[in-house]
Amino acid sequence: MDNKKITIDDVAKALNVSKTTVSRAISGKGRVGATTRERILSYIEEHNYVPSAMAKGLAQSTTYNIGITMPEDFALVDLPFFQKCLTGVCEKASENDMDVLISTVGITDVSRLEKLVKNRKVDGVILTRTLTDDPAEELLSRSGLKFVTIGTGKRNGVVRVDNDHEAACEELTSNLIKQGTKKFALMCGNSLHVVTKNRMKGFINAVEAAKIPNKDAVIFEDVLDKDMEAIVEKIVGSDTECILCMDDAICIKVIDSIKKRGLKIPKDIKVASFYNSTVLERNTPSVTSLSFDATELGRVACETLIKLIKEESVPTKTLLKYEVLMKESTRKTK
Amino acid sequence: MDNKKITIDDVAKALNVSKTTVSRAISGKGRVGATTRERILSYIEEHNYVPSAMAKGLAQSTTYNIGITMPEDFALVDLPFFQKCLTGVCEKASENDMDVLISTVGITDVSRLEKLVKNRKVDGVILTRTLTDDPAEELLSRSGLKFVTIGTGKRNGVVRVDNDHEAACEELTSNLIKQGTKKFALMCGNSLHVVTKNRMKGFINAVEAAKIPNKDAVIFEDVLDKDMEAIVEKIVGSDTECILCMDDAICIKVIDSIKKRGLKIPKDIKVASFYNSTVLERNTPSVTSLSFDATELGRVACETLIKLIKEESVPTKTLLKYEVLMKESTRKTK
DNA sequence: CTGAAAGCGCTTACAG
DNA sequence: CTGAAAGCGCTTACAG
Repeated sequence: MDNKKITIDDVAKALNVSKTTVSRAISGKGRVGATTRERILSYIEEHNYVPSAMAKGLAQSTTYNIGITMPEDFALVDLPFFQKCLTGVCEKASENDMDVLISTVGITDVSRLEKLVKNRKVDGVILTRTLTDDPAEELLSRSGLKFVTIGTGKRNGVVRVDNDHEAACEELTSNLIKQGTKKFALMCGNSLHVVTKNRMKGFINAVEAAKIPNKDAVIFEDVLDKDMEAIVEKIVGSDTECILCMDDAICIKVIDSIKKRGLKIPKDIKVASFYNSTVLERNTPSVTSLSFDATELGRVACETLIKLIKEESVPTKTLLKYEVLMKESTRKTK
Repeated sequence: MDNKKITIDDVAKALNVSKTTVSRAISGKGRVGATTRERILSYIEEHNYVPSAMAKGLAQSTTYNIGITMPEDFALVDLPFFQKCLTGVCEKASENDMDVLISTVGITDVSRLEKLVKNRKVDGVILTRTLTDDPAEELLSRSGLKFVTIGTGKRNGVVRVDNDHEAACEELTSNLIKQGTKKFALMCGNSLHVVTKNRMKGFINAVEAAKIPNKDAVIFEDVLDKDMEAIVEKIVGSDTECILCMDDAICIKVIDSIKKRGLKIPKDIKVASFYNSTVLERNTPSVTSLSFDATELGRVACETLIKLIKEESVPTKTLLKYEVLMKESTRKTK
């Protein structure tokens, strides 16, 4: 079937034309006689010729590859976030005849990514997670390579695509306030992640807009698994009406801890999450949360990167839609 | 920092040697005077020269890339299986100075993979899922490209790496039998997946070894979500002592369904899963299951592929270890 | 130990 | 509309 690899030279000779002409017929650049083109195209079709991506790349100094980083520590939760992103990215890449190449990055170790960049194996990269001071972002900025970041960071001049966490958190919180809830406890995630700050901001916006006294909200930063029990203990002993969890991983633990105490949600205390997941979906009671589309995030990031590579203009920041899902876990109980 | 790209020619000229010598100093192939080598290496270090992967690839007709397929339908469950595999693969690839390139594949649509192969963008590929009649496997076999398959299939001459599902299922089932359980209901997954057959085989081995009458085991094939309730209804109405679920997705639904009926696990009925997951881990009661290491699977698959690429000999089939985790959900109740 | 030269498989001014 | 030739940045016989 795939006997030997056939090259542009083979088809040129077989057809008694020059490689130049073959190349032009394929790429569509430059004029080629209609009949000549036909002959070439059909020969190619028939003999199943596909140009070598490497040779083409070398000649054009392009790789037709984009890189995507995979955080080494992703597995903190089974958030299928990265995988969905990846799916979206692959989809768009493939539509544009590009391939996607994975590079792992640690919190501080970006050596693999660095090599990829210097290797010139990619035309651009997508960063799937942003830290407050992100070494990967720093590396890419310096390198001059095109890149887009998923998530929000503080570095200037970086093209970003993100869920609108801030607006989403604000809306969810406002909904709860309108419903009569006033005393919140906010369980925050890793403060190294920029998203944590955005969520916090959204929450604070809502609280301030509603003129809720400061002392009514209690905020726990960098909540760790090992402190979970103590924190929940403290909360349920106070007059807190609703626990807001920054993500599904935290939320699951909070729920477990509450159940363990024999308390009922939402009767004894309400719970909501600033991030959705299937684990949350199958919980009883169903839990109020924010829902984002990670696949779409991947798609948009990839589209943006490709435009960037083609030197087309792109918005510096693209914020995506979200949904607020009000469920059982925050139902009014009286 | 990264001003302009420097090439092998630049360093050759700067050092007044030939490109040949530079190339040899870098690759270590061919003799080079010790002092010359030193000069070259230190110049390179200092000027931060990294050879172009494409040019190198073209010259050697190698890509230093391996491809890995990502099933488009992975999201059936949030099994982090693929992601863990990917992590293992990236780890080993990186140790060998190779990069990994993703290609999505559908159940029947392998056009993307096909393009990758004909493009010559990869030196080999890892298939992360095998169907009974796998078009991807078929495509790769024909292409002559090196590849290794994760999972078990029926096609001959394919190099495979897999969890030892059969042995694992047999051991788990035997354990339960020894414990006195005799009447099982087996909830099977998609019969297009080869793993389903292997699990079935393991189960049957155990049952036959124990000489349990055939009629004592009831097997439900291709269990679908929509039939779940009816099936569980039927089972709990019978004298079944234990429900064996082929994977965690099925198991979760079975557990939900049992709970919904107000029945207690393991008092009223026992439950076990032939596949582990974090979702199962956080269940109360803890559930008996098989535990496999997907990251290791990725690592071994990648190592095997790289050996294959280097024309080293590899075993046709590598089976990995597993653990049987006996938990609450199958505890003897009397 | 070291180099000149051809080659990997394409693209793209330049010329006609 | 079409070609000869140089070039992309490496490697590798071949010769010395």
